[in-house]
Formats: sequence, structure tokens, C-alpha cells
Amino acid sequence: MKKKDLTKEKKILDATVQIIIDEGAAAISTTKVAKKVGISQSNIYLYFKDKRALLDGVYLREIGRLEETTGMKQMLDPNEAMIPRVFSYLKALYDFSLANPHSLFVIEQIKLLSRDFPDYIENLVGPNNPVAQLFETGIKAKVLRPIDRSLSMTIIFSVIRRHTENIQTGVYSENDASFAAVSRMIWDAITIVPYPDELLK
Amino acid sequence: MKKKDLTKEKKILDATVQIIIDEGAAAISTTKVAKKVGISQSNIYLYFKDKRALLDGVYLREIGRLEETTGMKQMLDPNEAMIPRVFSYLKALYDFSLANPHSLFVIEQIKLLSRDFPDYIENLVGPNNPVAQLFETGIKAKVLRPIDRSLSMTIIFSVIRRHTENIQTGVYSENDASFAAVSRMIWDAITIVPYPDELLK
Amino acid sequence: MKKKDLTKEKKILDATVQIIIDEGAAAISTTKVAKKVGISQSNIYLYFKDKRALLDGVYLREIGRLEETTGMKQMLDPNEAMIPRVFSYLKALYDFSLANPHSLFVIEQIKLLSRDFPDYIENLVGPNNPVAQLFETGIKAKVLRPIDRSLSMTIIFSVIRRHTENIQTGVYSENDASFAAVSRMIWDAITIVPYPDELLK
Amino acid sequence: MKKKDLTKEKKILDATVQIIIDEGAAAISTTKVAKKVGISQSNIYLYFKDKRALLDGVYLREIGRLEETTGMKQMLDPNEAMIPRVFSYLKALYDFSLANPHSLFVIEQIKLLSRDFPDYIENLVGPNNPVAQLFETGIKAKVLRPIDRSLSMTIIFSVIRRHTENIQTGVYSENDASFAAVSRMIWDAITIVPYPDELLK
DNA sequence: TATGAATGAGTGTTCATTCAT
DNA sequence: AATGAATGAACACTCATTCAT
Repeated sequence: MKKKDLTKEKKILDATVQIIIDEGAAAISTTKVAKKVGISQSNIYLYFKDKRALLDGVYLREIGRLEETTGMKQMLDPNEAMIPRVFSYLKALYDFSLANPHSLFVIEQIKLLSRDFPDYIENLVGPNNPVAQLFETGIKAKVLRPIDRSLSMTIIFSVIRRHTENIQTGVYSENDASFAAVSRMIWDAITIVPYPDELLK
Repeated sequence: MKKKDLTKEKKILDATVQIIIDEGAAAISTTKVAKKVGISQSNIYLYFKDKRALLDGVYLREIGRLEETTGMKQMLDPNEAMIPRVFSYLKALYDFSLANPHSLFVIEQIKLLSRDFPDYIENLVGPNNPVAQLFETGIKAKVLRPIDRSLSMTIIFSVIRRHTENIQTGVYSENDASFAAVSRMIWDAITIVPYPDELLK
Repeated sequence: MKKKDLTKEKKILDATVQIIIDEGAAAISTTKVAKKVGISQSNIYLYFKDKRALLDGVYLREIGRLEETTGMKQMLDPNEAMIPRVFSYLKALYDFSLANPHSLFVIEQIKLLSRDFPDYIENLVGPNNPVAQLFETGIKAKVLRPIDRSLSMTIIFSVIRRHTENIQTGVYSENDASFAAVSRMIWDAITIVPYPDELLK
Repeated sequence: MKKKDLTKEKKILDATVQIIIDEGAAAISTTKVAKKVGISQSNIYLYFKDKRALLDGVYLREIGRLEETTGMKQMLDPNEAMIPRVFSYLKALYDFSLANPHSLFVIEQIKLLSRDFPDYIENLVGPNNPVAQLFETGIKAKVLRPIDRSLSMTIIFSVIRRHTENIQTGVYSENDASFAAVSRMIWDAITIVPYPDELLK
């Protein structure tokens, strides 16, 4: 149960992610993962006690990537003004998604498997639920739309995920649908203030 | 391939839907479905030639329910003005989702499970792809936001689905988040005209 | 259990034979046969009480075809001289096999399935086992090789079956390997007299 | 894909062969084999990736036994004279068949069951297809009958197989039908030279 | 005579998991 | 830390057969 070889653990997670991307989360099996890594099937159980633990590992790693985003952190910085906080958050998430085009997809796929995974990152970031605090502050400041934040979050994630997928699958190119257009759409949905054109440096 | 006893076919579909609701689409197995209906496993193959055909059956039934909605039909009526068409579409979908709280969820689950299902109802409603035509017309008429319609659709579906789920799981009551508030949010995202307050009967 | 519609019975047998030719005897199933005939699966049980009975039907029909051959009958005519009897038997079997290229194959395939089918036609032709009598007479007349007739029979059948298959699969054309050559080979194996060239009219 | 415990692999092959002998090749199922060996059904898939691979295993083992025969090797020795080569081949095959009474039967059964197995050993022995070369040489040397070798091969195999079966099932004893008689019969079929009595040591 | 409906047993195959080495 | 071996349960799917209509 000791986890020494972090390289191997990473390899296992990578292989699992690749299978999700190629065949969907329902296709994951320890057999397949082991074959992909080039280790024996039982070896996986040295690093993850369970298939569920393996899934947890993948899920948490993707979530973690998102959280480490500078935009994510900037969003939570209470010294910033509200509008730049929201705007840079969108920008960061947008960039993140294009740079890691599978990340949101993987998160979604794992949730498909068992519903008892925590919902998105809505309630996950750090102690005291800072996301909740930001939304409350934003609403009081009359910047964010006064509505349950889960709806705003859903829009942010679903639009960016779909946009990324569209580019990925060649529905349109990155030039056709600019960040300006996409972020403005989201902005109009989740805020009640005009889109801050000047922030588009 | 269909047989006479439509009751049985319906029972099988119902059981499958229930499993999706309870455990997710990935948990579907012919064994489970049969047990739930109270028939022998092989009997299922009299009504559906395949597991895939069973999934198709569930998917198409839910899609069909949506299409039969009066709002859906109203949306497609070219004699109507654009703003009421979009508005009544939102209203209809909203009502439908609250009346069939699992329907959008089931559609999403199946779509997620096997990526080769046709995408939502985006391209499904009848011949000549009337949804595409509506969006094109709406954009030309400077009512809908000039952006790939898949993004607008995503917003409509994800927000309404999440809203329904929120009510279902008691996150808030139907009074706390009114149709007015939810539809206005979507409206601001997908159109470039002010929300038509007067249409709120 | 009454068998009225002989046409239908024939159709069932034909379909079964076709499946054997296409996929081998192991692939026979009442489902497949019924589908091929265009009747319901259960209908087969009106004509054949069993799957075994169906196989019997096919087997006996093919055997019967062979027995009805004029050469077969000529072979058994005690008024004929021994050498022409044997020769015309070979000729008849040869012609039969080329005319019904699947017949010996089907017999072989059914025997594959359950070993309790009677062996070839060795002991089947009519009462008093006339084949046995012919071989005894032939051996006494110092025409046939004095050896258990099953070995001679095996040569006759295996060579002609293989020859037919060779032509069927294009190993060589009928011109390359003539009846003269093939029958001479068999002749030298099963008799102890010179090949009767003059009988090659 | 092969694992260490060669004993187990052998046991599985043995059980499969036994089923073929008892019930025919069509009766093979992984369930039956596993039960016969006394292991779990899934264990078979550790040693054979497929049912087909299992059949391959049985087939190749029997073929291999044949090829290892000294007579087989002698037949291929180009320094020997043609007549002894052919004769010793017959003798070797004869002895082999009596020593392994099921071997030719098993080969035939598997070949019959799935037609895509390589044909007998006709084209299998080593590189450059030495069997083909022997037959060509033999025909040029005016020893073997100038006819497609598949027909000669068929005679050799079918006669020896049937002879073995006859003894096995008590149709006659080994004394009644001597090697001399049987081999002479084959000899007269496949060669055009007199039977070499002097080689019967 | 014919069919649709049903089923229990069987098929080959994959799975997550355990354990001795 | 790693593996080969093993297994029982599950999987989708097919089968021969029966029965009421």
C-alpha cells in the first residue's frame, strides 16, 4: 500500500486518462490500463487499492490542474476588483481548456460512471468554500447575476467545454470564434454589468 | 423486429430509464433490466436486437417526447415573430423539463456514454434541419447572438437541466428561482435584444 | 406432427444444406434456418420434432440422392460382369459428385456433429447389405483387392470428394485432372486387375 | 502470452482432445474443457487468448507430433533413393497412427470444424515446402503417379486413419489386415512402380 | 398449419480482485 | 515492489424447445 514510485503512479493515471479520451470512461478496466502501461494487472493494486481509487486519482488530478491555474487563484484574490476577477477567471479557464482539451471532458466522463463524485469544482476549492464567497460578494457588489451560482457555473463550464470540443473536432477554427465572442456570451449570462472591452488588452 | 406486446416494450424502456436515473447509464446491463422488469434476460432480445438498440430506444423516446412539445413546434412556426418564437421555446423546454425531470438527464447520460449518438436534438427535428434554419434566421434578424448555435444550445440545455436537478434535489424551491429569472439568464446569453418582459403572460 | 406441406419441408432442408455449405454444420441453428426460409422458428418443429430430426432429414436426403444414382444401381446388378460394374460405379459416383458438388461434403459435415450417424453408405443400400455382397463377390472373382471393404470405400469417397473440392476451389480445372486419371488411381487401389481402358467409351 | 505452468497448458490441451475423441470437435466448449481439467472457466483464457487459439493449440500439437516422426524426416532426406523414401514414409505414418490412434482423427475433426485451418500437413513441413518438393521429384523420377499431390495425400491419410479406426473399434485385428496389405494398397494408388517387397525387412 | 412470446441453459469472453511467491 | 496464477461473477448474446392462440 506504500506508494513509492511516483513515476509509475503517474504512468497509470496517464494511461487511464488516455483510455477515457479514446474510448470513454465506461471502457476503463484494470486489464487495459495495465497493458497500456506495460505492467502486470495486479501491480496496479499496489498504487490504488481499488478501481474506485484509481478513478478518484484521475478525477482529483484533473480538478487539481484546474485549481492551480493562475486565473483560478486570481479570481479568489480579495484585493482585486470584482470585474477583473471575473474576467481573468474566464480568460484563465478558457486558456486552460484549450491547452488541456481533454481535461473537462475527463471530469465529465468520470462523473458519468458514479454520481457520488463531488460536483465539478464548485464546492471544492480550499477551505471556507471561497468560490461560494466570491459569488456572494459578486452578487452583493451588483456585478454577478443574483441567481444560484450553480447555474452560472454550469454555463461557464458547458460553453467552454463545448467550444473546446468544437475546435478539437474541427467544427470551426479558433479564428472563427474568438475569445472575445465566447467570453462576452458567458459574461452577459452570468453578470449584470457591461462587458469590459478595455480588459481585452 | 417489433412485436405485439407494446406494454412489455414500454416496461423494458422504463426499467432502463430507471437504472440510468438511479445508477447512471454506464450501469445498464441486460441482466439488470430484465430483473427489474421481471422477465428472463433473453426475453429482452425479442424486443431489442441489441444492447445498442435498447439504448437507441430509450434515447429516441426521450427525444421524441421533447419534439412533441407544443413549444418545440411553436418555435418552428415561420409565421411567428422571432422573439416570441425563441421565448416560447424556452418556456416550453422549461415546462417540459420540470414535468419530465429525468428526461434531459437521460439524454445527456446516453450521449455521454456512447459518443456516436446524434448530438442532442440540434440536428434532429424533421427534414431540412429546421432548428438550424431558425438559428440562421434569428441571427440574420439580429435577435440571436451571432455565434455557432451549438454554444447557444448548450447553454439552454445545461441551464435548464441543472435548474431542474436543483429543484429535484432540493437545492432551492421553485419559488426561489423563478422561470423569469432563469429564462432571462439564458436570454441574455443567446440573444442580443432585451428580455421581453411583456411576454411573461 | 403431421407433415402435409412437402414444399415447406423441402425448403427447410434446402436452407439447412445451404447453411452447411456456407458456414459448416456446426453453424446450423433453428433460428438461422427459419430466417432463411422466411418462416417462424417454431414452425420448423411442425416438420421436424427435433434438431436431430432435421439433421437426419438432411443426411438421409443426401444419402438417398446417391443411392438413386443409376451407377449405384448398375453396380448392384448381378447380371453384369464384375469389371463393368465397378467401373460404372466409379463413373457414376464421379459424375454425381461433380453434379452435386456439396453432397459428399454435407454428409461429412453432419457426421462431424454426432458420430452416431450411420457410417457413409457402406452398410445402407437396401436389404441384405448388397454393397457387402458386391465386395465379397468381387474379391472372390479376383477383381477387387482382398481387403476390408471399408478401406476401399474410403479411398473412393475421399479421392472423389477431394477432387471435386479441388475443382470447386480452382486448384485445377476439370481438364487438368481427367476422369481417366482419377478413376485409374482409384482403380489401381481397389482392384487387382488392369484398368479397363476400353470402357472409356 | 504463454505462462509458466506448462503442466496446466498440457492438461487443457489433453482435455480438449479427449472431448474431441468422445463427442467430436463441434462439442468443444470452454466450460466443458474447464470442468474436465478441474479449473475455472476463465482460467483457460490465461493460457489461450481465444477459443480459436485453443483449437490452434490442439491442432498444432498433433501436427507437430507427426512432423517429429523419424519417418517424416526420412521422407525428406534428399540423399535417400525415392522408393525407400516413400516407403518409409508410409511405414512411419502407419506406425505413428497405431501408436497415436486418435491423432489423425483429431486433426481431421478440427480441420472439418473450421475450414480455415491450413490443409493437413501438405504445405506445412518447414520452409520451401519440402513435401511439395518431394512429390515433384517423385513424379519426375517416374515413381509417384503424375497427379495433383492432394489426391495422393488424401489416400494416404484416409486409408491409414480408417485402418486405425477399424482396429480401434474391433472391426478386425491387426493380424487380419497387415501393414503389407494396407501399404501395398496405398502404394498401388500413389506410385506407378511395383511394390518394393524387399523393403518389408 | 402457423406464429409470437417466452424461457432456462448455454455460449465465449472480460472483469475486479486476491494471493503466494 | 512486482508478478503470474487463479477465480467467481458478470457480461452480451444465441440456442433449442415449449406453449397458448
